[in-house]
Amino acid sequence: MKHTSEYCKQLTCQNCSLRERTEWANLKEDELNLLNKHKVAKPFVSGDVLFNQQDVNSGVYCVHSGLVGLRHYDAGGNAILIKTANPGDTVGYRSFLKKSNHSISAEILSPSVICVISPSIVRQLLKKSPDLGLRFLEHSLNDLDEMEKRYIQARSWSAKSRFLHTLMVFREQESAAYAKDSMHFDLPVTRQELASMIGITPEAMSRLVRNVKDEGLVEISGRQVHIPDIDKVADQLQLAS
Amino acid sequence: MKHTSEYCKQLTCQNCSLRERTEWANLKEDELNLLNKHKVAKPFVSGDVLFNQQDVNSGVYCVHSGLVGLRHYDAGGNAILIKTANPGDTVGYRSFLKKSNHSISAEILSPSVICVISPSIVRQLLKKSPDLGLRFLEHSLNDLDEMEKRYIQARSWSAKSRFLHTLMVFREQESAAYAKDSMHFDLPVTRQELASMIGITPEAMSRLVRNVKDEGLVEISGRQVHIPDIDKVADQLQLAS
DNA sequence: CGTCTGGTTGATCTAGATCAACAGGAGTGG
DNA sequence: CCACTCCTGTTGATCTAGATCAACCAGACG
Repeated sequence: MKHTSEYCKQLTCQNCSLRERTEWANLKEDELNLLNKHKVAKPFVSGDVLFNQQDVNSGVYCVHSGLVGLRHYDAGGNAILIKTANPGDTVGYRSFLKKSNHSISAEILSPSVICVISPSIVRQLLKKSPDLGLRFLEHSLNDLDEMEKRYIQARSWSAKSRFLHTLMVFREQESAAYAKDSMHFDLPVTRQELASMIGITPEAMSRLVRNVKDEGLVEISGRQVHIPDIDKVADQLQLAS
Repeated sequence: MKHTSEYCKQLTCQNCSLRERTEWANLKEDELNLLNKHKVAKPFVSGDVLFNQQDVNSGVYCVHSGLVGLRHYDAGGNAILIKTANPGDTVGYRSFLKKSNHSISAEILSPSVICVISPSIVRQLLKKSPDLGLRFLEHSLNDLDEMEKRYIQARSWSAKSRFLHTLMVFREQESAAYAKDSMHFDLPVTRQELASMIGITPEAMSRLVRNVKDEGLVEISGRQVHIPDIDKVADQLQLAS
């Protein structure tokens, strides 16, 4: 059974199938052993919090399975979901490197197994492995590119385009993870969360879902998504960009 | 006279007053000499283009004086001004490090002197100086923080709040550069550009300026800005965040 | 002198927010 | 088993910030 403490204990970095995609890909054997020895793999359930906005950094978190949401709260308590982190993603590295407080919260969105790595271990590894530093640089540059893209889309795309685009991203992630028929996949988040991601209200999300169904673009029932005509969707996004 | 080729020729990295704030702050003497020998300081006028979106990287650009706008064009030709680069800022480093094409264009917004540094020199310096790599990492993390902030503001602040906030940022930059009376300063860009920065149309900008004047928050005539009551402005921004 | 660019003003339109009511599970407790 | 309450989602009515379209103005500049 996944998501139990017992299952977590037997996980090792050495034969972690996701390692290739993480910052830890090029660690040498002894470095990998150090990482494995001190990482703590833990099961989490939806609603758990890895860290809160403005907390001091307490390590980096490597997502092994499940889904993590990075959320920002403003002074009025309104939240927006900035992005999600999938298996293979490392979160919390920014405030670790900047030695600053977290600018956003990390919350578990679906049952997950996360490896927690303490700051001191990452520091040790950074001293040993020059490649690790480069990996973090790369990660930061990629995140910056993505953030810029999201900023541009938030400003110049319609809610519908942002919605369809987000669905396409989910589709890629889901099919990469489970190699399913890519015209059918499940939403990894509730519609409310999805609404918060693309920056509209749940009510607007509801109407949007109805509209795209009427237009024959996307059919959604419950969490299941079906794309009857992928080209039609691609066309829509073409116009937007 | 500033902004002439002659003026540019006598500029040296060694006694550049801005160096402290740049990535090149901690270079050793021989590294600094290498940089100085190969940097090319050039005058630019408004409308000049340092690089275009999707161009391959051709070096990094260190702003010595003036103002550079980083702009994104979508498929329909609509542009949005993503941010501005001020004296001491380095632009074009992202695509250099990622060895990818530029995701945005860099255009001169006011007469500027820019030092152009070829990729091969930066590569050499990166090999010699481990600190330089760290500086770039830091820069990338800061840009990421800023981009995230702008994204959040674009999504959850009103146009008025974004406008006031941008004015406050300009105020800081202007008074830092010229140590003027901080309640009076000049807009570094046209109102159209400002509108493009905060994500509204020029018409909306015009009305916004009138509104804040009526409310006694900010007075603008031509390029001159006057803040009669800074606390009032701060209060407005307090509510927004 | 006409033409361009930057800015202003007014009239109208619209995407999406807001407010309010309601419906269908999924627990939970008696 | 029913009653109760969450929680997610749906629908309708209304409101509003800001876009869009169109006309116009003032200064710069060949």
